[in-house]
Amino acid sequence: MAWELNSLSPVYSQLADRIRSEILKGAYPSGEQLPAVRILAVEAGVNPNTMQRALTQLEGEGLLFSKGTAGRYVTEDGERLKTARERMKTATARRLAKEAADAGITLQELAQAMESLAGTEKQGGNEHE
Amino acid sequence: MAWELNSLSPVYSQLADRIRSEILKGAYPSGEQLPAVRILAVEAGVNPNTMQRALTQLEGEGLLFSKGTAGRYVTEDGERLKTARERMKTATARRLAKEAADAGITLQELAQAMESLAGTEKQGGNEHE
Amino acid sequence: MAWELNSLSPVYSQLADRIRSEILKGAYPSGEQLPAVRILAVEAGVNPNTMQRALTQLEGEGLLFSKGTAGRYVTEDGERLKTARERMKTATARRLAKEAADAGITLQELAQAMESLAGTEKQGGNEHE
Amino acid sequence: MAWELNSLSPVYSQLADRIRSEILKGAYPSGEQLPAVRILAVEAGVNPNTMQRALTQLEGEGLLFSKGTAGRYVTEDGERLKTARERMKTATARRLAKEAADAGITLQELAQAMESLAGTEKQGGNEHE
DNA sequence: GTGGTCTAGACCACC
DNA sequence: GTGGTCTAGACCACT
Repeated sequence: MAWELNSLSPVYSQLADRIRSEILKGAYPSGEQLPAVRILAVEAGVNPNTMQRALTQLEGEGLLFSKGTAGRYVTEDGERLKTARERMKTATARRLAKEAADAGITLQELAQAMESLAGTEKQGGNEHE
Repeated sequence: MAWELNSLSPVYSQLADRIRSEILKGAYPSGEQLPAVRILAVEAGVNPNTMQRALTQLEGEGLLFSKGTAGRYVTEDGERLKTARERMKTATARRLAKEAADAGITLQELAQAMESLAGTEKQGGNEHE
Repeated sequence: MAWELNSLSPVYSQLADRIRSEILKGAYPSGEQLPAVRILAVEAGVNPNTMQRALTQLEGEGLLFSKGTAGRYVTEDGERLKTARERMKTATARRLAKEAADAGITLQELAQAMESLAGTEKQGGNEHE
Repeated sequence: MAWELNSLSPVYSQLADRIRSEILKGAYPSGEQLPAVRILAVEAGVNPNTMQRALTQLEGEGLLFSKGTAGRYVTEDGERLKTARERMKTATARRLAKEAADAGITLQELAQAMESLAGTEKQGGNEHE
């Protein structure tokens, strides 16, 4: 519920982005089996076909592989995961840099914000990695 | 077009955020009259009441004021605009810093991204306008 | 437009109260002719019959008298006006005293408020008397 | 019953005034849960949205707070209640002082009225409760 | 069943 | 035509 019409990219692509991000954050550890398509579909509130397409894309990227009827698994190819992580990181970095520039935020101000954030975080939950 | 369910905050609030941002970016210069509520509403694809609520909030923040039946105007209080701008900048900086931290992006990587962006921008288009 | 359902007393009575108050405040000086019933009725947004009843009541109180078809006039009996004014004053005083008591306002506080009000009023318009 | 068009201020504002007054009079003790919006709305004979707006305003004033879906409660901040009470008292005092001035009532006459009222009240009912 | 949000449509007062 | 208010009715999330 909330996928309809983000309007910038097709829903299946948004789903793929989201799941890719979760995989790379380690939500589904390497070698782990993913929930069934139908489960993921109802969780996301989309049509199973749409979810299927998202997963197919991630398979194409080599992040997932399918064991026939035995379910879908996260790749065990550490190298692949690593490069995917890096690619996502640089993409995110580019986006953030752009947003900062748009808002007239300098690197110094960002540095300050990250520092003060680090102070707040002290021992807060670090849910990824 | 594109408001439906970003799901994190109510629509009127998202509208307020967007318009606030536009005002602070100077899209509606100080003292300028805003389009009528209903116009803004159809542009945003929402009910006039919802847009009204967003504008009312901005009025409460002192960014807009209503000349009774003669339209709504951007405040001429330069000081107010300035502090609002600063507040928005720090809020955005905080958000970006958090996103960066979540994605495991270091300040160095951000710096790099901003630099390469600056290079690209030389004669690039300014798509927020 | 605002008479409907004040719910405590009938509309004609509210009208009479209002007009009586205006007369005693001098809005219609002694001997002056009142606007026609129909005019007053449309001004007040009520049925002419209702307005008629209100005026009849004021006639009964001796504040107005009717010159047949030649219109309605404020009484010229100064004594009558004076006593009516006094009666209204004491009634209002009673009501205010009650409101003050209900709100837990002491006489001292009222005195203070009246003083500060007097300070504000300096040379403001004194529309009655 | 009896809200329609007192004509001076919007209904939601009149509602807020009335409920604020009741809260400050102790009709809803500190920490007490208020009746549901819809209940209050039907009691007042207005649309739930209008009542909602009135309550939202009181929330903004800090007199009420909402426990999400678990109902609305009177603030437990005694200090806040106290200052709100004082503010209302002075506002009422100002209004009464103005009414008295408009009617040409002197402080002495008010004092007299309050005394005679006190005499009457000895064993009179306390109708606000 | 509660608070909150949103829509659709209406009416008013002001120029 | 503009801002402002109000109604009627719906939907959602939370519990």
